[in-house]
Amino acid sequence: MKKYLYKIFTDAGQKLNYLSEIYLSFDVPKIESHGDLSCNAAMLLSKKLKENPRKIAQEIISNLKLDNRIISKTEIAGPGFINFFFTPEFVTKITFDIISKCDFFGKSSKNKGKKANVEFVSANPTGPLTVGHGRNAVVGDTVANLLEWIGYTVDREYYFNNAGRQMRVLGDSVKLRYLQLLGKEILFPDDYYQGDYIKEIAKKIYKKYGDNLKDEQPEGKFKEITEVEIFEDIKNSLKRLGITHKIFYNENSLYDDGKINWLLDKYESLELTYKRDNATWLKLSKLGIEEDKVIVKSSGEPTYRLPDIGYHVTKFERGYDLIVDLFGSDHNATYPDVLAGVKALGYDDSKIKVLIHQFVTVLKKGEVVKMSTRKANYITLDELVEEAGSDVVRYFFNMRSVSSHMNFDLTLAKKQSDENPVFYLQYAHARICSIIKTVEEEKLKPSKDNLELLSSEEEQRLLKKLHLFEEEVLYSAENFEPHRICIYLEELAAAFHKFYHLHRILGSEKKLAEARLALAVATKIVIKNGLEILGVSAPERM
RNA sequence: GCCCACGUAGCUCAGUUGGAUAGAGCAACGGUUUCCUAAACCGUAGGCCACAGGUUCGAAUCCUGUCGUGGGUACCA
Repeated sequence: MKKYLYKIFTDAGQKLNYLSEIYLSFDVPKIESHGDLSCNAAMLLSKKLKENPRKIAQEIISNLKLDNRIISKTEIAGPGFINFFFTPEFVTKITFDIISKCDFFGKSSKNKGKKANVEFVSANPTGPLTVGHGRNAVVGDTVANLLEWIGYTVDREYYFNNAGRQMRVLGDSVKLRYLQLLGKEILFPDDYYQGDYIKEIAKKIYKKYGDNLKDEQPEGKFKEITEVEIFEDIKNSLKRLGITHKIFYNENSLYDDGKINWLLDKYESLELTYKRDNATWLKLSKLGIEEDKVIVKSSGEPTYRLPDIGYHVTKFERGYDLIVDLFGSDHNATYPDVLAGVKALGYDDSKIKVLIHQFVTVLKKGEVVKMSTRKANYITLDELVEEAGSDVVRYFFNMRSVSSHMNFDLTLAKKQSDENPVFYLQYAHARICSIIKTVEEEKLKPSKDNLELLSSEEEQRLLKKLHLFEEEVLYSAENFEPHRICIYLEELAAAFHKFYHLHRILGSEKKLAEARLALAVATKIVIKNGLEILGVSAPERM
């Protein structure tokens, strides 16, 4: 529908030059009586042309060559909106389009041939994934899905670091638990990893090695085994949500292949570094950042900034057209340094899209659960998935905009009731499947021949909603906003239920029944496709 | 102190480059089933869009300030 109007306006633009001076857009009005699509061009132009917007609107309309088989009515309304009403016959053709595209309806080849990298989760293997990681994981995977739907080839990537102090403490935590198992009286420091999983790993090691490792350094076998164990857990947790990363990128490899030294040399030759207090500083103040920052500590060890920059350089070198990073808000101070550092090397930082999601507050029985990995006072992602199910977890994390703080009410998520919107969608899908089955027993087949019979209010509304899916996917993907798909689907399901409630398929005259059946099939396709983007299942019965 | 995000119905949240009368779900109250799934549908009620200024034809949306919430502000990541 929009496409048609764009074309008509472009044609009219040959006579009305001023149309090319504004950003032409068509919106679905909030109020149905305002038409199917509305254009505010006249109001945008009134300032430039110093003319009454309603007068301009009149001039625009009289220059549009509208096909009355497609547009039934135009009007000038309010301060100068131009409203367009489409003919019911044109609207019913939507069904045909959806059924013929089927699983592909909503997909576009707009970015065909382009490569995208979506980096998400990226938690270091120091413990099980928590609820907070869950939001990151689900949103990241869904953003990747969306990009695939608009044509990108997407690599899902996980960046981690298994060196450094954090991991040493981890290895040592396991060793202490191990020594405790051997019967030694050892004080376990407060700032060590307190979680039960540490004890579990220690137990496993004890089972396998007995007391043979009592003199082993914590950085050796203990760290090694612990890392493997925890990473297996993390991968399994993600798998339960249907998430698989293609690439696991280890920070260490940046040292091994000389990237870090290369970077340092590069910055030095660009005269962007200096020494102070025995540390190496990067002149970020020359790159649009407020203060300079340390990139190599006085101990000789780089800070996280240097490998982070090096890592992003590899993403450019690996030929990605779009680079998406998804972080929790606790990282919001770090990425500007990285972007500036990358840009200084001559890379196009506009290819990098940094998404910051806000924190998740977990409520249990109405009370806030405070979280700390170190203290092991947290709810794991596994617990969440186990209690609520993968579909609910994915839907909950997807249904809020990334920038909003969200409450995850565990007590509510566990309730498999109508307080859970995901069931509303799944129910609509199951209902349609059931209808199709029942109706087919009556020897009715969905037919595209008499679609013009779908002329009732509810049918027309449903059709228009279905039509918007393609646009909605494109918009969600380009703006990295998975939650829009949830909102869309809920509205679609509501439109379907209303249709279902008032109009029968079985018992209607054959031609009408077959047209309605086609409409139901089209709805089923769109719900299924939408849920697929979200990574939520579309059950055939409930 | 400074930086980032947020503040919309009782609760959880939408609100598309600034658009017409601010929306949904849940909770509350009332109604609908001899009929393809009632996990549904219909109706009622619920608002100073945190507050105060500014920008303009027009602001929940943009700018400034105040208050509140979360996060950050290391030679931790």
